[in-house]
Amino acid sequence: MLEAVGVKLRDLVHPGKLHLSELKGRRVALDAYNMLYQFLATIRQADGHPFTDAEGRVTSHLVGVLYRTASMLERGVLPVWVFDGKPSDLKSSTLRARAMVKEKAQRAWNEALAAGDLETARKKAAQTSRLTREMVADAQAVLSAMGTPWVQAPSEGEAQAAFMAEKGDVWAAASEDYDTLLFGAPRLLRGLGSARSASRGDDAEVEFLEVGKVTQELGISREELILIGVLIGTDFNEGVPGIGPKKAMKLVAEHQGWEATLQKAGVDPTGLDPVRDLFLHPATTEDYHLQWKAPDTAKVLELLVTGHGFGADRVQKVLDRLPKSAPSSGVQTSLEAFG
DNA sequence: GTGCCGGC
DNA sequence: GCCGGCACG
Repeated sequence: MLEAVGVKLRDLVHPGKLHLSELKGRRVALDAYNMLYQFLATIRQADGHPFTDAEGRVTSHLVGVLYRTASMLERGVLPVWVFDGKPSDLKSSTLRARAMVKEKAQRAWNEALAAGDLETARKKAAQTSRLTREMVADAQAVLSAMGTPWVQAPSEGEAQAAFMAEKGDVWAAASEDYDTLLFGAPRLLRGLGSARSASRGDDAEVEFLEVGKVTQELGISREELILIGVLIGTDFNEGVPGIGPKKAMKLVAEHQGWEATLQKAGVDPTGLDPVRDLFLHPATTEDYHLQWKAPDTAKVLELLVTGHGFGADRVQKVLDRLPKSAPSSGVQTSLEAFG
């Protein structure tokens, strides 16, 4: 995707592939903000403007939520969307940097529009995506109406998704960010979105990473994987100038431990202890109930059609595709039977 | 993101 | 049938 955020582990890991059909009957925790930002970046008009309703409120993310949730349920996959809570203080400089990138992209978007360069306009517009509280609340309301559970993470959604996967409440976490592995997710799915062929009925493939295999292949522990992340840089620390994935791996492979490795890399280790602690012991909650219910058709139509001007027959068609066997809450012959 | 239409 | 490209909100 365009916005490469999180730790850059791509050059070190060798992801496997998984057919979507292999996810059938399995619960998957979706990094909601990660998905919503992807929708906002992708679901735009030619000039870069996102979809909006008659009141000018952005709806692109709702299009994504509707179709993504429906297509997963239709395939027998049980999605649970995990939303970010309050970001860690350690993330503030990353967030500031992202805000600046957005402002710069906004200016470039305006310039490209003025110049009539639609291709650049759309590209730059994709980088300006913002999520408001109202947009998040809208997405959550649609999910609830669809009978699909969502979880409010205390802080990082990825950390919460990783926790749920570790506990076995879900089979895997889905995010484009490798940070999810540092947070201890045993299984990570990437590229859930880039499966265009999926919509043509194919059994598309997604990237599949197991933290156990990653560490085994690299011959390191999970803490050493975190150390690699810290050396390269994560959303929670800057990283060491001049050290990329290769050099970080080389340093860590000497197995000298956290302090000695960081010292050798020329940084003060003590300042980075909070980053390690964040990855090893992130804020999580057990306050969630995973239950997949039959969609409340009238509610979905009210939210999207009445509330946001979606085409009624379009939404109805999506609803018609959803598994109908899903009963109301508490009944055991539910979609629970799939998972 | 995904459906759908119309061209081959 | 398959595939590119537009439409959707």
